Amino acid sequence: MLEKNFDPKTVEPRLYEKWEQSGAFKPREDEEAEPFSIVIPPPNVTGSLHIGHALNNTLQDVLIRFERMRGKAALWLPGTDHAGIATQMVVERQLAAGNMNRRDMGREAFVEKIWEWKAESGGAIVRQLRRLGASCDWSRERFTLDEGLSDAVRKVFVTLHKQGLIYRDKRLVNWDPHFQTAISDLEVEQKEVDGHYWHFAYQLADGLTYQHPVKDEEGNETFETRDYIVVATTRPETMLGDTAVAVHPEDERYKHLIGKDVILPIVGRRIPIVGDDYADKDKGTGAVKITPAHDFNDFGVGKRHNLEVINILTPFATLNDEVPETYRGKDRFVARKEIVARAEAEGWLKGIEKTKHIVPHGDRSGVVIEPFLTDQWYVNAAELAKEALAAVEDGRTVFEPKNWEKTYFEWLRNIEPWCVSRQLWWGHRIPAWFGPDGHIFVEMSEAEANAAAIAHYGKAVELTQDEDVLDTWFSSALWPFSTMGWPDENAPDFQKFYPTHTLITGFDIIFFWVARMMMMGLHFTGKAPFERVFINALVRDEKGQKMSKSKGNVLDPLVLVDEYGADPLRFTLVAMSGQGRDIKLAKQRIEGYRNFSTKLWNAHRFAQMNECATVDGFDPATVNLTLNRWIRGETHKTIKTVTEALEACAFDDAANALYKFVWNVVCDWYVELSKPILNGDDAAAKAETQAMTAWVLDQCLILLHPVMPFITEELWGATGTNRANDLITESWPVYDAAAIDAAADKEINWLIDLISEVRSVRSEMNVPGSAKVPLSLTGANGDTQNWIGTHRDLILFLARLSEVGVSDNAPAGSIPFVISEATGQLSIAEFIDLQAETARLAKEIAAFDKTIDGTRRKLDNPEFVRKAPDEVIEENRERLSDAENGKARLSAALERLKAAL
RNA sequence: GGACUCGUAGCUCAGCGGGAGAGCAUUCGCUUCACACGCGAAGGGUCACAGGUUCAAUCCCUGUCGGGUCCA
Repeated sequence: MLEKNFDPKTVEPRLYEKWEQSGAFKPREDEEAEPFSIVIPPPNVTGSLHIGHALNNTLQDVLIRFERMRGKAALWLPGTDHAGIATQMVVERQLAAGNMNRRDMGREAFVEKIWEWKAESGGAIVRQLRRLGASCDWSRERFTLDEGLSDAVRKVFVTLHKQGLIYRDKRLVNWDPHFQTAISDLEVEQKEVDGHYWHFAYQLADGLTYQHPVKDEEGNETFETRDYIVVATTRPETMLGDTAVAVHPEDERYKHLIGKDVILPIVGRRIPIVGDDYADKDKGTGAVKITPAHDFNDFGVGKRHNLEVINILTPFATLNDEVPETYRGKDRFVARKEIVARAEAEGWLKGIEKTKHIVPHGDRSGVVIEPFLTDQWYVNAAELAKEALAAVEDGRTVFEPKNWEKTYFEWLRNIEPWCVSRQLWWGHRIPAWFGPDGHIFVEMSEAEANAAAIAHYGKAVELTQDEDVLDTWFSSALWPFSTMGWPDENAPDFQKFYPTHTLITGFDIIFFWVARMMMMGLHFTGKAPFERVFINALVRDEKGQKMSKSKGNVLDPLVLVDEYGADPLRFTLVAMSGQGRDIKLAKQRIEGYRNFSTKLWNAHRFAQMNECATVDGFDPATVNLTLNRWIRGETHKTIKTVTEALEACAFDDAANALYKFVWNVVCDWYVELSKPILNGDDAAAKAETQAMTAWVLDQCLILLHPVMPFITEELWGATGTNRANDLITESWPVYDAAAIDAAADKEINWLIDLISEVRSVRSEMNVPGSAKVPLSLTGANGDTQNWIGTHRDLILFLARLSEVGVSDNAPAGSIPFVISEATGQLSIAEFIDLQAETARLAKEIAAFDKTIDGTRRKLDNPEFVRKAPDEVIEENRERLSDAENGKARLSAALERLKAAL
């Protein structure tokens, strides 16, 4: 006998262990089975499971369980990425606690330390995924720094270099002064902050003066003589590296000054005034200082005008030796204050304007990013983007929902070179070696580099390997094929499971990851890495705010699993995963789905108590009872809906259809309607209904399993006798249109309507639940009369009636309600409250009137009758006639009632 | 500034050309033999606003207002 309640805490770990041991997570070996594969978006090895992971991985698990049950060789390949900066950060923090730092320690020892950390505490998230029920094939788990994946990284780097698609370049990069590394554009967060425009006067050289237009108090334009030009800047400290002042070539105020020079304050350098469109006439003073070494726009201006590029910063964002001695070694923000103070003291500070401006910050470090001139490795992303664009344009890969394609296209069409080198120690070391003269050898190994050097120099020379490592995303970009054994193109997994079928991920990494996998996958394998990219929603708190630790509104999925069980959390996430919308997650909602799983549990308890056991060889196609034919059809309708929804990644539709079916169809009606039969004397009917109940509940378990794997597996094991296999490997049912019996549908729907009407009248008339009252139907046709005969027991039981029959006239003291062509007459004389009854009838009649008005207006319109499709017209005619009929009957009753008052 | 997206019952959302829906919340009634994490019943909406297309618009088109996200 089933326990009173399902206990997730004991069941979940037991079943997970059982599944994993049984090999169910591995793709089936059957040669005939169609391969179906997905790869996990590898979580950061330092990460822990947050609610976004819970959603993303639940959806993947739903999909893979579904396809596994459909008989495919289903592979969900898991793993983690090495998360260069994040991991290095974690271990450096540990070192700092012990008063150590990586530089003292040396590269080798430090990397060793990280591996130790990884072995001990890395990959917690992978264990946490198990709590959710994720059915990944752990025997294939991968890590981006694994030997095989590292081999793939080297192969890709070397190949792209030989193809000219990776090159070394000296450009401005986004420099993170905290982590001491370059980062890519994508790792920069542009934040709007409050700041100032400081107006600085730069003295014109050679005693030059000019007339500058100013407005007087009345707003009239007058001129004053100036021997300086005023520039506005948000970053005063960079003035020490200025090599020009730019004005707009069409700016009447300044254009005559183009070609003249100014003397840079403090430094005393003579720098030119140049004319360039970049200067905005309406911003600040219209004149802008140019610091080519420390601003991306200024760098462009410098290129156009051949300006000197003076780097004034160290990698720590302190001032270097290019600046006057007093400022050397000072932090950029300290220098800023001092320079402003000095400008004020010396009288060349001409104003301070408050402004909001965009400042780049490192997404990991949170510090202000410095544009910094360095040598880095770049990928020619524009070239690789071509095929990645084409593959989505021509439908080799489709996005779901489709509108995300726009985001993808937009980024790829405007793509910049991708800076892939990082000045870190944790990651794939760049396979590039420098000869004594700086000649670069990019090879798979040191040995090959040495060989290449001998070929180049004609003798053996000392080579030094590039110190830098690659961007973590560089290795993630290879994930769909590097995890399958590539570069060995004969690797069995690569042969069988690449390309993958569906990628499920968040929109926030379309650029970071999806686009880059597309580029690399197409370039190196010639095939798009996935057929479909499903973009899942973002989980927010119940107020719609992004969850963050600082706001304290984080819902920890593991806490929720402890509290409610994995199944309700999964069901909630799936049911709320509607496309193109954020998920606002409230605990109340999870509670609701916990109640749902309890409902499912209790339905099985009911079945067990009534000896509804799966019958070997039972064929639902052979059932005779209307009730059983009806539920067979309802079950198949649900099979169809759920299957189609899961095929289309409409996960929420699948969940909602299951919820309705289990609760509102099976529990509310089928189980209730079956009770009189299960308790009745008709042995054949009873046996059929027992078998059918077991079959229906089995179908519920099968269909629910991808979403709620634990409780369904537990029930599967607890209720069946000698199940041939675990539910996880049970076959998915196939929809059969022939299983739907229209006549049975009509009959049972009538029955449900009748019972609902009686209940409604009873409730409105305050008939006590314990009172059994007689019902008779007037105006009943042959079908209705038959149905009353057939379902007599059910009607009496569920509507709590003492008697049901047909008659020609309404019995005295009865009150009417409409049920199809017939009128129900409920004899509740002792409970009748004439006022309440008058009100009830008036309300019913008003509802009919509303239908009649609307429908008649349509049918009276000749255009409608002429142009609308026949079935629509017919539908409206029926609706009108039903409403008019119903109204006539209730109106007559109301008249009689009024006469009696 | 550009792109995307959303305004439907108190809340969260589904529906997206032909009768306004669900869950939660609310109200009323129930120790009905699976389940009070339950059962039964009920109330609650000019489907943001203004135009247009159509026989017909919550649904399609245009604009306005308001929210959100991403990219500059």
